[in-house]
Amino acid sequence: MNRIDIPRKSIYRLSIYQRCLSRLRENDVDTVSSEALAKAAGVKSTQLRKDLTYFGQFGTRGLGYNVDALAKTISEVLGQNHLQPVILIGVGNLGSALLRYGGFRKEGFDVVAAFDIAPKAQADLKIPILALETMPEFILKHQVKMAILTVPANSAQGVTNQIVDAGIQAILNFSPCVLDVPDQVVVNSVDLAVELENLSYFIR
Amino acid sequence: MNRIDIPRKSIYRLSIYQRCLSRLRENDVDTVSSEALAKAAGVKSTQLRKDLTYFGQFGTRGLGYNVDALAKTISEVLGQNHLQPVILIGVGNLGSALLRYGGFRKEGFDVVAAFDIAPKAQADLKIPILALETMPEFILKHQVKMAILTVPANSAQGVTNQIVDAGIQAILNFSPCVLDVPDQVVVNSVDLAVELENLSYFIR
DNA sequence: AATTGTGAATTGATTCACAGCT
DNA sequence: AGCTGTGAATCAATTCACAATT
Repeated sequence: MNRIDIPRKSIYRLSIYQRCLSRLRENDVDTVSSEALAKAAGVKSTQLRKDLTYFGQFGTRGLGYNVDALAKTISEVLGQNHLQPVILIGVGNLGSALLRYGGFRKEGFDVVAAFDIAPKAQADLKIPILALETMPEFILKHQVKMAILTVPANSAQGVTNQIVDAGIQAILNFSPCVLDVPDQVVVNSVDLAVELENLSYFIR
Repeated sequence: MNRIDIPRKSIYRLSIYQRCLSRLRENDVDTVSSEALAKAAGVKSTQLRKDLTYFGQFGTRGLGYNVDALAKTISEVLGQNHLQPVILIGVGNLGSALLRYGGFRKEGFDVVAAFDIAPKAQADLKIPILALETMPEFILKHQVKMAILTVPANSAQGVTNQIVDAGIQAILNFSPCVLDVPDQVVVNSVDLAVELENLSYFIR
């Protein structure tokens, strides 16, 4: 099974399984069946098992999965066995909110710096807010590969081109637009307005 | 074609097309081909056309789509022809960030109130922050059908049960957990950590 | 000539059904 | 006996190919 053939959705679900596993660990559960874990993750047990087989065999027939071992394996597969540096670009409302959010570190991501066209220090933030011009050098120097993009739609593509040139390989995009990137760069877009719009279709 | 048979992804893409159309309108473009619109939305033209046929025929062969007319049709399909009231629950870092964000109103959503277990007025916010106990009454009184959930994972299910009981039909969930809701309630989850984790798989 | 709309073909994802271990 | 792992079957989404229309 080639890395490239693995459905993106399966990889996505691995993160969800991971979260369920950490909750099990907190509760000192050491073994879990595909049935139970799948239920916690909101999927079918066959799907969970199929997802896992893309990466190997981790269970014991008749028994289930070892919680610790499976969590460790998934974190290796997802490449998050070490703290990953991330930068954030665009310190507007949403950007500064995310800086304050802090939920990333727990999951192995370290927001090391933020950039803005008009940087102004925010006393309550521990993260330095730097001028956009210094960004390429920073990326290079700190070997940053991931970026969170929270700039207005009209500057999103321009900034994207810059960060891709500087060596960014993965972008979490909150700007409400479609980004054009080279094949080797991966983008996950979260469009808050689109999520709400989509919901409004379903209410009657 | 039954409303229920329409792929959720098609409905989701409608919102994206909508955004591209408004940009075209701003630029006074009045006709667009499926090819051009699809490109702007980051999809194939056949997919765009297929998506639209779930709802009817809106184009002119040989010519393309009328930008205004298509935008109007999509907004009707999505049920966003009038301002939709929305409440936000959980005014922590992420919650207050979203309140400040303001990008929702432009898309036809009006965040009318926020609720928290320990409400404290935030001077810079125009939206009232109310006690959680007053929520059911508020939902009923203002006929609110949509909620944005930004509470910690451990209280998410409890709050969900409350708002569903009170009449909420659609939830945009930012809490990192799987919500259990009745069939007629629809949930869109945005898990920021999962999005980042997922990206980290792709960088090597 | 250009472009939509759509059945048919294809590709992809999920679920079934059960063989294989412990 | 219980539960995983997986090929086969099913179901769903996307793309193709082209007829229909302006």
